[in-house]
Amino acid sequence: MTNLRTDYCGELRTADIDRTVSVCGWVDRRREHGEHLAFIDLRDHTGVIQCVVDEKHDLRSEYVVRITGSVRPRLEGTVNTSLATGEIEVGDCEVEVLSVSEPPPFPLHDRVDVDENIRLRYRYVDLRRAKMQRGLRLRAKVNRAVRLAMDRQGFVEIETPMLVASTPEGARDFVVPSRLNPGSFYALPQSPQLFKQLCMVGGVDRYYQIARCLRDEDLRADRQFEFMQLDAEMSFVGQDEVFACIGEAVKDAVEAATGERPGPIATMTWLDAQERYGSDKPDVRFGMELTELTDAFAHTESKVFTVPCIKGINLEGGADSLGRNAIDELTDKCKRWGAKGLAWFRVRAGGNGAVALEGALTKFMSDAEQAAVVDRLGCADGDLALIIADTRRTANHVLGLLRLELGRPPVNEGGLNFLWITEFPLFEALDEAGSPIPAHHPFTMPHPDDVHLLDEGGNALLDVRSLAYDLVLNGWELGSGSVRIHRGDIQSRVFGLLGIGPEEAEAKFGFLLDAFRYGAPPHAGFAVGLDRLVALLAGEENIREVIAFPKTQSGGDPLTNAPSPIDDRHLEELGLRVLPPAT
RNA sequence: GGUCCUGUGGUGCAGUUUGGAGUGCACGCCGCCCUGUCAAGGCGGAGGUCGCGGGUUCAAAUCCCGUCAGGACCGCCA
Repeated sequence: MTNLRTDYCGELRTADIDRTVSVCGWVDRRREHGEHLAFIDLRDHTGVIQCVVDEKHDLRSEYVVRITGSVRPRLEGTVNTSLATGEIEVGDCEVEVLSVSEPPPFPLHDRVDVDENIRLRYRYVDLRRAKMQRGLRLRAKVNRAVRLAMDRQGFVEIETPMLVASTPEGARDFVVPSRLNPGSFYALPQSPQLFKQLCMVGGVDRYYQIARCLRDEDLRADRQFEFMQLDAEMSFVGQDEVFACIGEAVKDAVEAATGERPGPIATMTWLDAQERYGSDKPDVRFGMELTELTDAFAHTESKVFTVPCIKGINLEGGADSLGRNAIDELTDKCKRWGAKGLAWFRVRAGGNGAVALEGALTKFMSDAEQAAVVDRLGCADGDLALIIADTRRTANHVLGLLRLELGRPPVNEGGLNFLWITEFPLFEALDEAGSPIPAHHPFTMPHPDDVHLLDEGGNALLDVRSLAYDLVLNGWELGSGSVRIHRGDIQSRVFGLLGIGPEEAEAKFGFLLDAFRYGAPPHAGFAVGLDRLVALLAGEENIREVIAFPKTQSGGDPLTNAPSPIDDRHLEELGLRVLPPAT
């Protein structure tokens, strides 16, 4: 078949006037004026062009047609300035219906939000919408920019397997039964982590891949079972070189998407982020930083404030914008988030030009304590002071969530605020037995300044920093990485602390430890979540909007009906039997 | 594992608080009219398991319990 098309709908301009063109696409909208005049907006991925049909026809929404006619200027006074093709139209049209269509299951314009279930069930229709087309093409642009940047910086693209061994640590694995080895299973990779480290041992020097990663954990607006990462690893470098190379790729991607190149990416330590923003992925597009009040309540008479940590935030104008019901709801949320309660005070101008706190708890607070709250939070007349008194961890966590709840701008406002978060703790907590739980993976290099703390054990371990780092964009965790342990002695020590003996280490990670016995270069790496990056660049708060065929929050696909049962013969071949549902 | 929101012709909503006939709005769809519209316009029409199941009641879209689906979040995501 020869090409049916001479031009794309959205690309015709006044320069094409007098040309005879053939355009192909979907009938977007019809404006009928009887048998002798109809305006057909024909749509393809580039946009729409008005075609004037002056003979009898039977065109309906979403019919696929080829229209051949001549480009001509629109009559005076009928130019549509809100359309790129609005100065012209295709006239003397010959219409060829290539495919008919039932009426679409939902409107294809962007003026209404259609139910997610219906959009996904008819995703092929949904994808025709201009917004979705933009998302897909933006994603392709980002992928391309990233590939070019990594290639330019000497990274080698290497594919790693999708059928891998299950490892007990980390997220829940998706698992694939082995037909040839009944009772044994492959796992789908949570990330190419171990393979990329093996590449370093293998002398690759600089590896990258746009890798599909799979984790069987609950879905969120920014999380799907399957997601794409720019995955990279480098030999003979430390954190700074990783930041430079990944930063270059990310900036290239942003520039390709927006036309503007971001400036240098600032760095903040994990501890700083926790204390100032109550999060390891601070959204620095707005202020409302967490303020320390603990010492101001050192001599408190109140039980509420007799706690290890007191911190607060100030909501400007909150005394007037939030009613009692809204504040009660906030209190409930704080409790659900793990706090014992929320101490709140309306700030009102007093008689002497100063401001004073109003709230149920003021009668248990000294003048000095109240003054400290006003002073440190920077409260002004009409503000609302919100204070959490709890453990330091809980106070930071809950205030961090409260801050986002009350102050976070819409996703497409405030520009792109990248941030490297460094010096993540090596251990997250101690388990019942007093053994530390790793915060990252067990191959993360401890911070050289804190190695001495490893000998102390106990709670001192929680102060051990690591050479692990994250990239954050507007409050989203865009990616993470670390400098890896490449020396057997340090690795044994960390395994020892984690309660992993030599035998267990051998069983779980033997192949990697084996590899490290044969000359492992110092290496470090990173992985950037591309779905999230593209979503933020598209101004979307849900990554489904930039994924062609995503799953719903419960992990289903309304289009294909996955997941679905398989028949008994299939199960038998795999050596599997399905248990009855638990009661 | 948990919390919250939503579910009403094809689509988006109102109606649910305070029970009283499937009532309404916009878009779409079907038919007719219409030669310059562009979210075309006019007239007429069709289209409903009020997600599903149970309960309370003389009576349930509305109240109660359960369940399913979609969404947001906490936990989880080394």
